[in-house]
This record gives sequence, C-alpha cells and structure tokens, in this order.
Amino acid sequence: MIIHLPYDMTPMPAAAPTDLNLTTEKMEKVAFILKTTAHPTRIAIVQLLAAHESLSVTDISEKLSVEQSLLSHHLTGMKLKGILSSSREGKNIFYSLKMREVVDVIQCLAGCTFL
Amino acid sequence: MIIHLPYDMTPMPAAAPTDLNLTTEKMEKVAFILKTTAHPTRIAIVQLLAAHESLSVTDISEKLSVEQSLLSHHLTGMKLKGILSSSREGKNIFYSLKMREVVDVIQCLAGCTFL
DNA sequence: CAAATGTATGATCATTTGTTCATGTATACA
DNA sequence: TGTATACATGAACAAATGATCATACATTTG
Repeated sequence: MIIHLPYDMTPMPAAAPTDLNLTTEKMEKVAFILKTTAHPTRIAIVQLLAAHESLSVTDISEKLSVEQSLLSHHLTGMKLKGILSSSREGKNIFYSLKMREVVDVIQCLAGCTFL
Repeated sequence: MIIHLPYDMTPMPAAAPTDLNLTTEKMEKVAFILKTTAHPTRIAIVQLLAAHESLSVTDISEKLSVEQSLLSHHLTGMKLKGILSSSREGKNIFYSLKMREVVDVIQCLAGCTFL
C-alpha cells in the first residue's frame, strides 16, 4: 500500500555540490576582472557595447550622461584590463567589447529576482 | 562554378547584439554584488561553500589559511549582502551559500582561457 | 562559576578606487 | 597655420575597502 504524504518530506534540494577547482592565481585573475566590472557606470558601458558593437566616446558619454573625462578614465581602465578594445577613426575613438564573458557575468545576476 | 577562397571572407562573427536592458537601479544592485564577490579570498570562500554545503568559520579559516578575524569580517560582509547565510550549532557558526548565482558568475570567467 | 573555545566587533591605519579639474595630444578643417 | 573637435592624462583629493589588533560575546566543559 502506498501512503500519500501531504507534502514532500525529502530533506532538501541539497544544491548539487559544484566543484570550481580554481588555483590561487586563477582566483586572483577572476577577482581582478570582477573588480573592474563592479561599478554601475562600467556595467552600463558593457550593456551599451553588448548592444552596439562599437561606439565613440561621445556616443557613450551622451547616452549615459557621464562627463567626458570621467568616462575616459573608466574606458581606458577597462581597455587596460582587456575588457574593451578601441580603434581610432578620424577624430573619434570607437570602443567595443572584447571580453564578452562579462555580459554573461552580468546576466547571471540580472536574472536574480530578489535583486 | 564554385570559387574556393583561401579563407573565410565573411565580415565577422558579428557577435549577436545582446540586450540586457537593465534599469539604473538594477545596475547598482548588480555592481553591489559583484563588488562583494571581487576579492580572491571571497572567491575562495564561495568556491569552498559551493563544494561543501556548510562549513564552520574554523573549517574555512584552516582550509584557506586566513586569520580568524579577517575571515570573520569577510563572512559577515558577505552575509549582510545576502550572498551567504549562517546558523549557530553549539560553539560553531556554520556558513553556507545562499546566492548560488555567484558560482555561475565565477564560472563564466573561470572558463576564459586567456585568464 | 571559571576557564577554554569559537566567533564577532570596533578602532585604526594603509591602500585602492572614484571624481574633478586643468591641461595635453591628435585629427580635421578653414 | 590656426582653430575647433574628440579624447587622454595627471595631479589632487575624497571616499571606500582591506588588514591588523585588541577586545568583547556566546557556548560548552570542568
């Protein structure tokens, strides 16, 4: 005979143990990239460049209403760390996303309902 | 007649434009979590708790060789921001991963061959 | 209840990050 | 060649973060 319980009594979903197995060096590198991504303006930049392939500094500055110099600091930093790339085209410099993984990173958290 | 070019001449993979569409508030929240994750020790903590379900402060302290007080600061910070949760069991306090999304975040970047 | 163990907290200091401002450099165009 | 436009850079300062130390608090055990 089968007993039907009123609800599931199993201990817990138990969240399958994930094994990342990162070396200390890898953790430092990951932290380094995360740090660079962890800023509202810089996330906005990634978001823009995820949608636009390539934008000039002025484009970004206008779209985000961020002052030129400050934006430039952010952009050169992100370029230095390998997240963006840039190329000159006349008077303009066009930036584009180089490390597309950061988009996934942002999406992981953007999906969180509780945020 | 088919002409065989020496290599692919198509313009570029063109990296399909992704639309994240985050509000300013969401970007701030995402940045907030990223900031908390962006530290080698804290990544190591997440890694441990991704594999172990629940560990005491001493456990973590020993496994990572991080001094008790410093570790405690990291842990309480991460708990405050909703990444970890804790529960007392006698003299010990056991921490566990609450926001499992951070594991995915780390995995996104850990997969990067160039890091 | 005293001592031991496990963990948290607060002050302090050093370091890093973010912002602003002034100025520099490159390109285009008159 | 001079001027305007687009962007970068560096100094200076404020604010946030990270580490250390001393000490406090909670629980168990003798």
